[in-house]
Amino acid sequence: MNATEIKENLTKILTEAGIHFEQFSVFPAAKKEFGDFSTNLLFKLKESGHHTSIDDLISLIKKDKWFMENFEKIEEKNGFLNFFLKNTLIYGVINEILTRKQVFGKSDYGNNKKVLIEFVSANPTGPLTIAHGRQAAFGESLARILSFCGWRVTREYYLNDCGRQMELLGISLKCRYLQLRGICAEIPEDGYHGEYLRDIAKKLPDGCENRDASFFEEIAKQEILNMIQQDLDQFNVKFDRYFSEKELRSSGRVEKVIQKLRENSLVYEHQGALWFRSTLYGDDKDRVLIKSDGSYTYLAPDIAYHEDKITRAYDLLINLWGPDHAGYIPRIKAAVAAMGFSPEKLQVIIVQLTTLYRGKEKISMSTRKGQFITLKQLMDEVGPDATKFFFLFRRADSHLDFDMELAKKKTEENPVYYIQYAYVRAIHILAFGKDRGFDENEILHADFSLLKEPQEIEILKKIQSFPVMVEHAAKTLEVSKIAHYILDLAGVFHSYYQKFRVVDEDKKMSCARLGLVQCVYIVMQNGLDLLGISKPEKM
RNA sequence: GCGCUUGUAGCUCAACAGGAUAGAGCGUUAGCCUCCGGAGCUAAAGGCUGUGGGUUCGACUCCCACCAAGCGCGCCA
Repeated sequence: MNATEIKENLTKILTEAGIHFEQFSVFPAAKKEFGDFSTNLLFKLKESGHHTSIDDLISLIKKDKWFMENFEKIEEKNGFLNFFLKNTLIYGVINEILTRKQVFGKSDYGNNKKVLIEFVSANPTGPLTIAHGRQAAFGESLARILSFCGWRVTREYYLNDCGRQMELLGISLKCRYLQLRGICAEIPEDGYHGEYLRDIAKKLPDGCENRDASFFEEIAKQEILNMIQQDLDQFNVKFDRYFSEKELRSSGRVEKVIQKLRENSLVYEHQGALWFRSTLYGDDKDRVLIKSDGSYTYLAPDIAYHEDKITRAYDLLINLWGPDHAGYIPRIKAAVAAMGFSPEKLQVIIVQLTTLYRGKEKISMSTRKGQFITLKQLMDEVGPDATKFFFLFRRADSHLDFDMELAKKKTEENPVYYIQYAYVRAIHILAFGKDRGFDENEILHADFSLLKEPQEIEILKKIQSFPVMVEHAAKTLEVSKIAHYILDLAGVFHSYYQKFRVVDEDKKMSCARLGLVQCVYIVMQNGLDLLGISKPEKM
């Protein structure tokens, strides 16, 4: 039973009464006294000029078989229609969860459509930063959620493995190498000054002094890419593909795409450069594709990359970008539109920055001097799961304050431990029950209608709403909803545990309660999986 | 100067397409351990949702103006 079902049936009744009306919503009730679901139908009907009396409508509903079968009570209050589910229906969810287990909540909402999520895409010029980490956590979780909801998901990393930054990287590594051998060499000011290049230089054999910068560039790229992949691995973030800009360029795709734009009169020459008429598609100004020195801007291969994505026939493209790229959205949307792809099918999610704190103290980061806390350092200190959780608890478009002291605390202040404790607690109760001779079959066939305590009903309603919540997270592309849900569930469960004993002398009641605990266990498991957070067996 | 994002309890955050008395956790205060793990629970205090207008049955949510913070505004990537 969910809101959509109720809406469908209401619409049906209205249609039968000769009223074609769908501009209303059905939503979970705000409070217990309002029942389980509410609708604003009465307001909306009035608003749009339908003169149906409340009494008429209610009597229509009360004549309907479906509503009579499913609801205890349907009443009007403050202009809302409130629906009270029959309790027997609430218990049905237990059997559903116990049989569906890890696929409980799974849906075909995505209709098997293809979606590509491009994220992290950090230049292979240094270790991943915490900004990349937040993107990685978000992208991984979003991929899991969409896939759970019936999308076919590809995770892709766009690798900027050529261009000026890579050249500088090569030069910087060569300097480090020469320095190690006592040769005076100074890294350019806009080069890379981080310690990691010194470490890479140490691994190189003697006799490379006269190799050119491109030799060092290749070494640096490979080493750093390895480092990045190790970090992602430790963070439990997987990519299906690393899309190399270098290969894209050498394949001639960039030229082709520019040719295509040229054929459609979407480019023009001005002051020796080639411009893309992005203003035709809503951008503030036209953008340069080929500079007057003949080289490409960043945009040119990026358009080719997006054209490649489009030809791979995705129904939806999702890009996760940092806030510094927000201004870039109109031009890439323009490019996508110019390729004949509907720009709404490209969704760019801006993942805001994270500020690190130790308690009250803000940790200052300076990328220029190579002094910043890397994702790896953060993971090593706080742990990958806690790190992920803190990243995912906040909405992507909000700035995040990350308190490392708090994240490390193994106390009630830390939501990660609060959740993990609830999970482990469920495991313990189930193990205890098994120990006392309750087996799975017995639990599955327990009389769940014994669960009448308000706290039990509350847990039931909470776990029942899991599928709707997941679908909503998928629709809005908001991962944080899952994190909040799990925290809520942990809360009602802790509270229940404190007040009631699950396993005791009353066999029937123990069975029913063990079933409930197992449901909580399964739902938490599914939720944690969607976040990409590992599940502890003990703490 | 222009554009984008954000502004909700002391702190960190929720509030589903505009719904009913704006909710959680932490912190504070007062309580709870012979018992399935107290890394937990119960309760109290805490709010003019940045400010001022507007739209309507109803606004944290939509519109306008202003204030504050962050980020953008290259033939950089």
